[in-house]
Amino acid sequence: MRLSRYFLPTLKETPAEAQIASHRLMLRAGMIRQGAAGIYTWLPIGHRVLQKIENIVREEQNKAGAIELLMPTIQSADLWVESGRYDDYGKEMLRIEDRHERKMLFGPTNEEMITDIFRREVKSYKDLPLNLYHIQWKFRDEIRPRFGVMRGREFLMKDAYSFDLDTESAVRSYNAMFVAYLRTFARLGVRAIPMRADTGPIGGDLSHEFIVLAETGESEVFFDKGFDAFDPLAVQPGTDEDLQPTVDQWTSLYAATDEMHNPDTASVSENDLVRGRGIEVGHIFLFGDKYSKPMKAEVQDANGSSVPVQMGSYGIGVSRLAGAIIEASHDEAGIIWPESVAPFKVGLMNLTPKDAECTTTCDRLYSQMQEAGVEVLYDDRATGAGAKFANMDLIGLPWQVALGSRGIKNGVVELKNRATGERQEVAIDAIVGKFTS
RNA sequence: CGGGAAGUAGCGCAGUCUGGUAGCGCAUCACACUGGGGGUGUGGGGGUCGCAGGUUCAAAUCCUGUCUUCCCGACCA
Repeated sequence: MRLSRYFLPTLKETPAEAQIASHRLMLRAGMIRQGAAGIYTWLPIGHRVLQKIENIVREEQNKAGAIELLMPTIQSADLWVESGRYDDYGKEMLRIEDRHERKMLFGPTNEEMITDIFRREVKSYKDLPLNLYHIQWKFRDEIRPRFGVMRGREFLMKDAYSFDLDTESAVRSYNAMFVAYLRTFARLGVRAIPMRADTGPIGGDLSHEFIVLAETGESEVFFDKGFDAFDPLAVQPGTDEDLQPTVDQWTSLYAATDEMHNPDTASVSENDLVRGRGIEVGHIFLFGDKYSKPMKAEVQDANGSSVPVQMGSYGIGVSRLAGAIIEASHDEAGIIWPESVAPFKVGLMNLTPKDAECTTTCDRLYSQMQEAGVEVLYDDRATGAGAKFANMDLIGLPWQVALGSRGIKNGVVELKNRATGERQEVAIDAIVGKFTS
């Protein structure tokens, strides 16, 4: 993409409403603009990041055996009356009426709707286990939206729902998601620790929050430093194999959020206890028949008798992750994107656009990168070099390639790693190969 | 929902106390210079001061109401 033809409105100064790093940087880097409190437009570069996160989430869900569908944002109130949550949910639910004065709502979550879909179509235990998910916008009318996309009212969420015949099978479904989450967050370039969580209004027995560690996190967390030795990328996905040992390993060490932490009963020595701050980016629940029973989501078992299915739900805050990743990875100059979610892999800068040879060479490198399938943002604007460097640091692409008259003379470009700040000179003819091998 | 702060040009702000023709920086436009870390100069454009009432000869400024946004707390798959 040529920057001169792109839509990347960056800001030198921080808008007054933004207080925390990720919010400031997302506004300054031209990723988002606010529509109303907690409601945002995703500008092109932000949208690219969102899609990258979404795709990684999707790949790992698919690998874990979950099946994607897409439910609507607007739901009828009827199902919620049936589950009893229409009254329970309170003002956080955005309630609306259609032209026939039918009660509708903008979905804050989808347990009711997925349960309804399930009960209509699935009648036999032979169709289980089943895990259905979608990635869809939610709306929760938070009392106090804040921190940009980290606590928005409208937000993008992946929510999966598992259906099993019995508890034993449901635990396997839970474990598959547990492992998928470990892998997902690792691939997104963040460190997430599963912590036993309060099941809250969802109810049920088993629940874990996945917390990304970041100094600016919303909640205080406590965990065993033994987690340092764990490698989530070594965890293999799968639905058939027994994932219990992996889950056991990851749940064997102490980890708790503020509200669950009790220093007196914590199963960790003071020496091994790490205190930090974190951002909740995922939450998984096993809640049994909480919805299937009142909503009569039943299947016939091998004996021919109807039993309510055992359910679980599994959420990942996709849009929140965009903010969480920045909180965990930035410096004074701007964002530092992990390569897996960066809007572009390479930022190519023509430092001396008036120099015909330099411009010809930059154009050629740009074409070559495009042909090689390298995602490149080419700063071909007629601005000064300083502005280009500052802008590139701000938007945080993993690799910067700078070429000016000086480089032309010596036959080299400057390659900079945004994360480490490390710079090296690379022969002009060799630079494209650096990104394709 | 309790407490606090703020709405003046796209962004950051001054002006409000003490009423009298709406300002600065950045951005933007034109031209020239410059070209390896947000460069320099000259000249432009852009605001019914959140909105609605009121007081006054006169309101960004004083009064009343209202909307919006942000912060702290409570809340929070």
